[in-house]
Parts: sequence; C-alpha cells; structure tokens
Amino acid sequence: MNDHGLSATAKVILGLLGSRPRSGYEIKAAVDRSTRYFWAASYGQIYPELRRLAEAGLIEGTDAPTGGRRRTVYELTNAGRHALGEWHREPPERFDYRDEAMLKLFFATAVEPAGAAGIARQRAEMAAETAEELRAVEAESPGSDQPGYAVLRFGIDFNEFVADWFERQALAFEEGVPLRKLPRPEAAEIEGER
Amino acid sequence: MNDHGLSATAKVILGLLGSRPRSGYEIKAAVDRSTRYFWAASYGQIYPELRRLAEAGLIEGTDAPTGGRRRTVYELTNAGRHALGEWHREPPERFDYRDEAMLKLFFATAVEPAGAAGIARQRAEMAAETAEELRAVEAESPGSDQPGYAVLRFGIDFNEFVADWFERQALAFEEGVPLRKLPRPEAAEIEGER
DNA sequence: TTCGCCATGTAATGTGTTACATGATTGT
DNA sequence: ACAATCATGTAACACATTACATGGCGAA
Repeated sequence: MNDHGLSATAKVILGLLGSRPRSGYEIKAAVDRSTRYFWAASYGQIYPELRRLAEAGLIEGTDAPTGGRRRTVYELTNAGRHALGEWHREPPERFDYRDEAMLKLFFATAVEPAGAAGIARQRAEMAAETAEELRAVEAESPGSDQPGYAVLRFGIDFNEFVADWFERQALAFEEGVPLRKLPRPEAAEIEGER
Repeated sequence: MNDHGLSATAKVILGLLGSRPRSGYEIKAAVDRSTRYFWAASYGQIYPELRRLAEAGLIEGTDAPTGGRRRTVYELTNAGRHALGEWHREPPERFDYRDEAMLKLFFATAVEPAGAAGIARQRAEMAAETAEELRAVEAESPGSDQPGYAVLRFGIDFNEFVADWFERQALAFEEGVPLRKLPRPEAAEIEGER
C-alpha cells in the first residue's frame, strides 16, 4: 500500500477491469500478454489482491461457472471506477530499472577487463531478441494508433535502442579503447572517490 | 539466493569490495553514488548480507574503529574473489523494468483518453531531469573510457532516448492521432483478445 | 486415459524499503 | 550547544515469484 491506497497489483487489476469484467485467470493471462514487460503480476499477488479489492468495495465478484468448473468474474464498482480515475490523474511516480549486464560492465575493470566486450555483446543480443519478439506481436495485432499500442511501440523502440547501444559499446571495447589508460579501478565510480 | 548462490545485494557488495576494502556504510554510499540507477541496495539488505557473506567465508571483516567510533571494514577472501569472478563470467540474466507512466498510458483509452498526452509529457520531463542530473555527474567526474564510465554514458543516453520518445508521443496524442478511430477498448491489448 | 488448458488458491521463500534506535566525531 | 555526518543494526511491512495442490473440461 502507498499514498493512494493502491498496491502495484491493484493498479493493473483495476485498469484491466476498466475495459471489461474478467476472472483472476483472465487477468493473469492479460498481464502476461500485455503489461508483463513493464508491469508484471503473478497469481500469488492477483488472487489475494482480488479478495482485498472486493472487501474494500472497489470490485465485485459474480459466480459465473462454465459447466461444473467454478469461476468468479470481477467487475469494477462505481467506487472502483472512481479510484481508477483518481490514480490515473495522479502524476506517475514509480520507475524501476535493474540490469545485471550493466552491473557486470561496471565492475569489469576490477574483475576481468577483457570480458567487457562479451558482456556488452550478449546484452545487445538479448535486447535484439526481445525486440524481435515484440515485432512479431505487432505484426499479428490489429494496427492501431492508440496509447495502448504506443506502449508496444515503446517496447520495440527501446529494445532496439539498447541493442544498438551495447553493440556499439562492444565494438569500442574490442578496438581497445577501454584498455588504453587504466587509472585506479575505483575511478570508475560515478562521482569518483570523495 | 539463486543458481550461483549470490543474492542481488551480494553481487554489488562483492563487486565493490573487488576494488578495495570498505565498511557497510561506505558500501551504501558507493551504491548511492554509482550503481543506484540500475542496481540499488539499502541498509536493510547490506548489513545482513555482509554478515552472511562473512559466515560463508567470501569476505572477512576487520575492526577498524575511528577513535571511539566502532567500524568494521570488509575485504574479499580468496574464495570471495573467486565467486566474484565466477559470477562475472556467467551470462547476465536479470533485467527488470517497471514504469508506472507506461501502465497509465496503456489504460488511457479505457480511463481517460484526453489524459494520454499529459502522462507522456510528464514522463518525458522526468527522463529529461534524470539525464540532466547524470550529465552533471559526468561533468565533475574524471573523463575515462572504461566500462565503469560507459555505464554512466548509458544512463545519459537512455534517459535522453526516453525523454525524446515520450515527447514525440505527447505531440502525436495532442494532434488528435489517437482519438480518430476508437475500436473496442481492449483492442489495445498487445496480442488482441485470444 | 492422458494431455493441455481453464480455474482458484496457498505456503514457502526471497527481495527490498522505510523508519527507527543507538551512539560517536567533527565543525560551527 | 547543535547539526551534520559516520557507523551499525533491526523491526515492520510491502512486494513478488515459485511451486504446489486441487479439480473440471475437451480433444486426441
């Protein structure tokens, strides 16, 4: 819970229920199909959160079994729709970025300078693959110029940027640029020492 | 803990101790000054992890009080240096990206289409500010063409890319592009429905 | 009848931040 | 005397994944 009282998972649930009612299973499927790249959620978060949101009166569940298979479909209440609107109007605050390749690169001078190019190259390949995946998704999705589609475009553009950046870095490392002058290893720390 | 037995925080601790011995406090300061943008760590992670790493024999602590102020400085053992090298040679695997502005944009069609441009614009400004911050850091740090420095360059280039991308998106939204055709809201989902 | 999917859920574990408590040193 | 910084640490809470358990349905 934070300021506005919505957990990370509550935000994506409310947002998805904003377009139509869904079961927990469908929410998870929708997340995996769409927001996963920038806002993930697992069953361990979704089901308990659905219960909490229902208790808080922001969503309402209805039994909708398919045959003998039990199933609960949730939809926004008025309060829920209001909370979603409130959240949407607030300035966005959360932004996390965590990248292990970057950490390895950062320590490369002290650990294994010769490995830097390889690390950069691998990261470039990873990003290129993700971009490829997303381009495939784009190809099979109906063209659209809406914000939801823009988000997919960002995924593609961003991964292409990353692939390009790391590829150029790898080349620079290979050409010996990084190994010419080697001051104290800790000079690599962003503000230097003191 | 994961495959190689190193937690996220262990990796940054070992990496920092790779260049020289430090106290927990100094490790936290170094993280905040450098890796924070792509690999954060808090006291609540650092101190318990130092204890675990010492028990595991990867680092060794020495009392080094300054006056009456108690202080423990840690350094890598041979086993620790070996573990750091092992980790460094493995292919990088972790990469997380979480962006609340993106989530809002994704839901904009269903919640408040008119807000999309504002969300994009704010995100652009945020990225521009971060880029500015990093450029200031770059200006006051000794020029270097090492991997550690490349990481700082990435921060700048990446944030400039993001600022530019969202600014162009905001412009596109303002020019009415996104509101021309409005199919079912859920058409915005990345693979469409089913 | 077996496999894959639909569907719900929990337990265990891991990851991570915030806020607080304690206390010394240095500079104003 | 006070504030800032050095220094260590924990408790409470929040967030998140993985793996498992349960069971029905539909198709091969």
